[in-house]
Amino acid sequence: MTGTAFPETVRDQLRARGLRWTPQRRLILDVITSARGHVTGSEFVDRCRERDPDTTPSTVYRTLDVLEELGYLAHSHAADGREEYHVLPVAEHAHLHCSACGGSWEVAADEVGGLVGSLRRDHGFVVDVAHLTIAGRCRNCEAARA
Amino acid sequence: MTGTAFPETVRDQLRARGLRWTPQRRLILDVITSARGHVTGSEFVDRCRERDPDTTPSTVYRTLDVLEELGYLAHSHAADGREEYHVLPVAEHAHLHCSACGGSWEVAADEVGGLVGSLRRDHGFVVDVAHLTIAGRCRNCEAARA
DNA sequence: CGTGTTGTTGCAACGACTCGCAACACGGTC
DNA sequence: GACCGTGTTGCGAGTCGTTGCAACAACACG
Ligand SMILES: [Mn+2]
Ligand SMILES: [Mn+2]
Ligand SMILES: [Zn+2]
Ligand SMILES: [Zn+2]
Repeated sequence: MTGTAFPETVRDQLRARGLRWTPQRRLILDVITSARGHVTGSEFVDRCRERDPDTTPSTVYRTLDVLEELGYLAHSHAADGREEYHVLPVAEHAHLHCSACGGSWEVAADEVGGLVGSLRRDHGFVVDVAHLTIAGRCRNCEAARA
Repeated sequence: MTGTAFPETVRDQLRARGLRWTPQRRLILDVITSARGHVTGSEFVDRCRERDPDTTPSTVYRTLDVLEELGYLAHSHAADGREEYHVLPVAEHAHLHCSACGGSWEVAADEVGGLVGSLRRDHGFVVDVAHLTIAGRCRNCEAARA
C-alpha cells in the first residue's frame, strides 16, 4: 500500500479549512512536486506558464502564500530582496548568499541555534530561521580579493 | 577651527576617484545629512522631491549605490524585501524585524559575533553584518499569541 | 577660457510583486 | 442535478526598484 500522493494531501487540507481545490492550484502543486531546491516567485510563474500559458502571476503568488500558511512552503529573500521558495518538509535551514559570485548555500538550523537562543533570552525575540538569509562573501570570493 | 562639512568631504572623495560632483548628488547629500535612523529608498526619493520636484528615481537609487560603495551608507532589507538605508558612521549593527507588528530593532554587531565567527570558521564565509535582517516575532507579539 | 573625455542624468521600458474589484466557480445542501 | 454562499480568479493599476541608451555636463587640460 502507498500513502496518499502529495497533491491529494494538500487538496484535503484546503477543503478541511473551507478553502477550494482549483485547476490553478492543482497546476502549481504539480510544479512544486517536480521542483528541487530553491525556486523564486517569478520562476514559479514561468514554470506554470510552460504548462498553461494562461497562468496569471497574481494567482500564483496568492497560492504560494496559502501553501506557506499551510506549512508546505517557506520563503526567504535573496540578497537583492527577491523571493525564494523552499518545498517542505525538509530540515529547517537558513541561507548564505555571496554578494560577489551570487552563490547560495544552506545552513542547518542548529548552526544558528546559538544566535536564536541569545536573541530569545536577551530580547524575547523568536527568530524565523527558514526566512533568514545571511549575505556576505564566500570562501572563494574572499580569497580572490587578495 | 571646525572640520570639513560632510557634503564637502564626500565631494572630495568622489573627485579623488574620478567621479563627479553634481547638483543632484549635492541634494541627496543634503537629505542624508538631515536624516535620522532608517530611511527606505523610496523615502529618499520623496524627500528629494520635496526640495526638487524634478528629482528622478533612477538618479537617486544610483547615487545611493555610489555612496554605499564609498562607505557612507549601508542598506539592509525589511522583512518584505524592500530596501532600508542607514547613514554612517554609526556602530555597525544588524536588524530584527517583527513580522506580526512590523516593528524593527537594532542588534549590536557583537550580539551576532558568535554566529559570524562560526560561519567564518566552519564555512570560510564572511558575514556582512550591516546587511543582516532577522525576521521573527517580538516579545509582545509572541506573548499576545497566547 | 575653449575643448574633449568620460561620468551622469533623464527617460522609457521592464521586472517583480501587490492590491481592489467584479465575474466566476467550487462544493456543500436539498 | 439545480441552487447558493463564499472563496478564487483574472485584470488593471500601482509600487518599488533596475537597466539601456542618447543627450548632457563636470572638470581636467592646454
Ligand atoms: Mn541587499
Ligand atoms: Mn519575507
Ligand atoms: Zn562568492
Ligand atoms: Zn511584534
